[in-house]
Amino acid sequence: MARAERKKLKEAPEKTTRIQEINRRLILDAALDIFSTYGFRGTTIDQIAERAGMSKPNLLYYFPRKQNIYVTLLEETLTEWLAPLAEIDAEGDPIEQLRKYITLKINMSETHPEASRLFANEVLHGAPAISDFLTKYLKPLVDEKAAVIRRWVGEGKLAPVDPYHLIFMIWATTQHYADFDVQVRAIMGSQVGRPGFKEQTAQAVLSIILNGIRPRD
Amino acid sequence: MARAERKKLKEAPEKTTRIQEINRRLILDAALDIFSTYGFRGTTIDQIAERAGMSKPNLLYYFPRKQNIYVTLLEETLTEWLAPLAEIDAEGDPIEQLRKYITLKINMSETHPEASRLFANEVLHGAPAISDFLTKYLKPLVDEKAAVIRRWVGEGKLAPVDPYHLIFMIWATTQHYADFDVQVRAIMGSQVGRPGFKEQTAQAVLSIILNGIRPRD
DNA sequence: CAAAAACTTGACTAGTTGGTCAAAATGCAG
DNA sequence: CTGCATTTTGACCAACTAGTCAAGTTTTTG
Repeated sequence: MARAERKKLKEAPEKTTRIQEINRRLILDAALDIFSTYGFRGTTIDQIAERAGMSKPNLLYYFPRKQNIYVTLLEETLTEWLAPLAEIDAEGDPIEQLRKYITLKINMSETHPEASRLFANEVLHGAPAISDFLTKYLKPLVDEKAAVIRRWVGEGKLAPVDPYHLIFMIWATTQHYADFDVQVRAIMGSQVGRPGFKEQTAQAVLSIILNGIRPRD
Repeated sequence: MARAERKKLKEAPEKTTRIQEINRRLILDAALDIFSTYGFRGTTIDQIAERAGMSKPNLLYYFPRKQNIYVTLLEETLTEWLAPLAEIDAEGDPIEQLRKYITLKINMSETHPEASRLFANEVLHGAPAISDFLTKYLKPLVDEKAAVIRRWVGEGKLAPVDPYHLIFMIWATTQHYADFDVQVRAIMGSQVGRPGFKEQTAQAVLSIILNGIRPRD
């Protein structure tokens, strides 16, 4: 994403000042925290403004509608969130590629749980703000990678498995640790915070899925 | 859960009339639809009242607070939702027991997606209304079944696998089809509605997980 | 069938919240 | 330093929403 740094263009409507850049960032960071915790309806502009350290009218000077903040946040998050899938290399070793993908997803769940929750909440409520994204961007990408996996199965490099369901399973499992964090903590208690927990999780998930799809016979 | 059907007890405060029974049911059914779609904050009492076919004051006659409806609904749903886990038989064949469990969960996701979404939404937002349930009821049950699975692993009937992560994986994967239904539809399109879809899903999920935990060597 | 109990609702209130506006404060180019 | 553009905010408003209330209607019961 290029940032335009025009100077003398009188007619250019989208010049971005230093203060704008700082404040938009403050707002979006605050909004991610609040939206991911309380959802769209459960979040008030005042909450975001307070967390961002500015008055509500000032916040509305940068984002005229609450919806604008929310959509901007989702767009900013989604591309990044999907990046690991795009990186799956059709020419690489299947098991190795999927191991890398799952590992990346588990890391993201641990380092950016708010992003995962923001997205989960949106989809859970019917994805009103991103249904276009799902059909126009996500679907083609998944179709492409599903074709790769299907080819791998055809070549006997993976056990026969439906590629779409495999992808869903990886998403579901990895994001579970971010989205259902409270539940995971309620059950596993203090283990969750401990240093090796992420590695232990990755190990368990990788072990089941990779053994589940390793070619047999 | 026993329903008390007292007749002559003057001091009994909890007698339930015919009309009460009907209307509470109407309200809870309507509320499940609305809450599971819009979340707690996103739902208005008027919406529920309209869907239930009664006036708002009348609804509030049965449930004095919005929160009451929500909590009642969660309690009613949760026990039923967890039932399949309780049914795992420590003396049965491990693979067979887990196959049955996964199949039951996929069926529930398909027949009661609203219940799954209601629960998912609650946990996603930090489970404010059911944190007690999680620690006092869910955790002991999971601990018990995890011990069973661990024993199975010890006896060589399952590949070495962390029982908690296995349970999380089953939950995540099966509930994904209810909670992320919009996304699944966006990607798989018209297939989702088709007759054999549930069976195909069950087949794919079972294949990966069961092969992932089948004893090796 | 008459009185009591249970049920129902229109009209209302108080609190919240998304968004406006005009005026003040600040930043910045020449 | 000056004047214009950008930024900031207190005060405000209209819409919405959880919950109340008193007065009516229906159901149950003796």
